[in-house]
Amino acid sequence: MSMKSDQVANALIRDVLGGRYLPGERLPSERDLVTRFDANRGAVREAMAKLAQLGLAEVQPGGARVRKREEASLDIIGYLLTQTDLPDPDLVDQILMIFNAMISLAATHVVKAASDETINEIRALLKPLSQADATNNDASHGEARIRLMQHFMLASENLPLQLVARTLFNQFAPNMSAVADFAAPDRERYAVVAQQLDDALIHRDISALRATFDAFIELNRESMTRAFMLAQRAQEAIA
Amino acid sequence: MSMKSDQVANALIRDVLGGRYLPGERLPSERDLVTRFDANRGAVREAMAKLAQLGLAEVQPGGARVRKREEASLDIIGYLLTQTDLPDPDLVDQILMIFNAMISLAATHVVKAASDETINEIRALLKPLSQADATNNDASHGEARIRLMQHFMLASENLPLQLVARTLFNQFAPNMSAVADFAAPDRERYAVVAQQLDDALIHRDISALRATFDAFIELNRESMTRAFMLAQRAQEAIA
DNA sequence: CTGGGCATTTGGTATGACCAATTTGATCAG
DNA sequence: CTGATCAAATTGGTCATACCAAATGCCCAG
Repeated sequence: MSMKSDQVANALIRDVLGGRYLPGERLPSERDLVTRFDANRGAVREAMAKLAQLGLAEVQPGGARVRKREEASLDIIGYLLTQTDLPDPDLVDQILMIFNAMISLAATHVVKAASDETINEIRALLKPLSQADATNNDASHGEARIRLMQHFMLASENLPLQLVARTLFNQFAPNMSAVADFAAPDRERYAVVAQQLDDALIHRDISALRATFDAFIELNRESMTRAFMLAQRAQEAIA
Repeated sequence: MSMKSDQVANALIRDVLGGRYLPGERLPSERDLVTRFDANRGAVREAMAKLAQLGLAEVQPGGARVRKREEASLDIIGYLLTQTDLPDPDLVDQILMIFNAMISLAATHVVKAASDETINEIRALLKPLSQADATNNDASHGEARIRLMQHFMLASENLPLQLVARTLFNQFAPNMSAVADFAAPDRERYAVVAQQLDDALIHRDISALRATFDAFIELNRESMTRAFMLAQRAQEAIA
C-alpha cells in the first residue's frame, strides 16, 4: 500500500495527462482536494508539490495552473505509458529511438576512448547474441541485450547520458511486461549484427559502429512493432 | 524570496551532491532538520519529498537514505552545474553531446517526414547563420542558433525527445551566463555549415545531414571550450 | 557470538490555526 | 456601458501539536 500523498498525486497526474484539466486551467484548491480525496491538507500539498516538480502544474498563492506537457519533466513518461491499457505504440517507438541514440552515443565514446579491457568486456557480452540457434530462451536473449546496452552506458562515463537512458528505461521496462511476452527476437539477424558490432569494436571503426547500431535499432523496433500487434490481437481476443 | 521548503530542499540537495552525505548513508531525521533549518516539519517533509522525487534519497519509515547519483532524475543536472562557481566543463561537454544528439535525431525525422512547408520554415531560420560578416552581434547569432534547434525539436513530433532537450536546455541556459559572454562564434565556419545544412535539407539527404550536424556539434563544442578558457582566465584575474 | 523480542526512533497522517499573496467581484468614475 | 479601483474572499505557505505504524537498534537469553 502506497502513501496517501502518492495516491492523490497519481490521481491528479492521471487527470492532468488525461486532459480532465487543460493547460492554463486552474486546478481545484488544496482545501477542495482534501474533501475530494478524504486526506489532510499536508498530504494534498505534498501531492501538489509532486505535480509542480514534474512540471505538470505551476502552483502559486491564489491557485495552481496546469502547464503544457511539453514543458514537463522527462519523468512523466512512465505515467503517459500507463494512461491506457496498452502503452501507446508511437510513444514507445519514440522512446526506443532516443534510447538507442543514447546507446549509440555511448558506443561512439567507447570506441574512441575506452581501454582494450573494456572493449573485451563488451565483446564478451556480444557472444550470447552471436549464436543464431536458440540455445537460450527469449527472455535470456532479451536480458543479454539489456546487459550489453547497460555496459555501454557505464563505459560512456557520461552522467547525463546515463541519467537519460536510465530514466527512460526505468519508466519503460515495468510498463512493457504485457507486450514483452510476445517479443520473440529474430536470432539470425541479431547474430549478424552482433558479428558486425564485434568487428567494429575490434577495429574501433566509428562509422561502421554507427551504421551497425542503426541496424540494431531497426531490429529492436521491428521486434517491438511485431510484439505490439500480437499483444493487441491477444487483448482483443479477450474482449 | 523562495519558499522555505525550497530553501531546505536546495540546502539538502547541495549537501548530497557535494558529498556531505554519501550514497547509502542515512540522512538526518526530519525532526533534526526542523531544528537545523528552523522550519516546520511540514516544510521539511516537502523538501524531503523533493529529494525523493529527484531520486537523490529513498525515504521510508525508519529513515531516509542517500541514493547513488547515477540513479537520480535528469533534473539534478541543474543543481550539479551550480555546485561550483563555474560549471564543470566536462559536464557541460557531455550535456552538449546529448543535446546535439537529440537535435540530430529530430533533424533526421524532419528530413524523412516533414512537409515542404516545415522544411522551408527551417531553411528561413538558417539564413541569419549563413552570413559570414558580423551584421548581427554575438548574442543574436546565438539566439538564431537556438531558434533553429528549437524549431527542429518542434518539428520532430517526438514528445520524449522534446522533454529531454528542454529539460537539459532549461537547466543549462541559466547556468551558462557567466560563460556565454565569452562565446564569440566563428561566423565563417558556421556559415559554411549552414550552407551545407541547407543543401541537405533541400535534397532531404539524411547521411549528409548527419555528417553536417557532426560538424555543427564540433563547432558548438569548440566555441564552448574557448569560452570556458576565457571565463576561467577572467575569474582568476579577479582573484 | 547469535537470534529473538522489546523499546525507541522515524516517517506518515491528522487537526487547527494564522499569515501573505492572489484572485475575485463589487463599486465607482469616466 | 466600459474601465479602473479597492476591499473582501479565496488560496497557497507556514507553524504547532498529537497520534499511529513501520523500521531500527538495543539488550538479553541462548
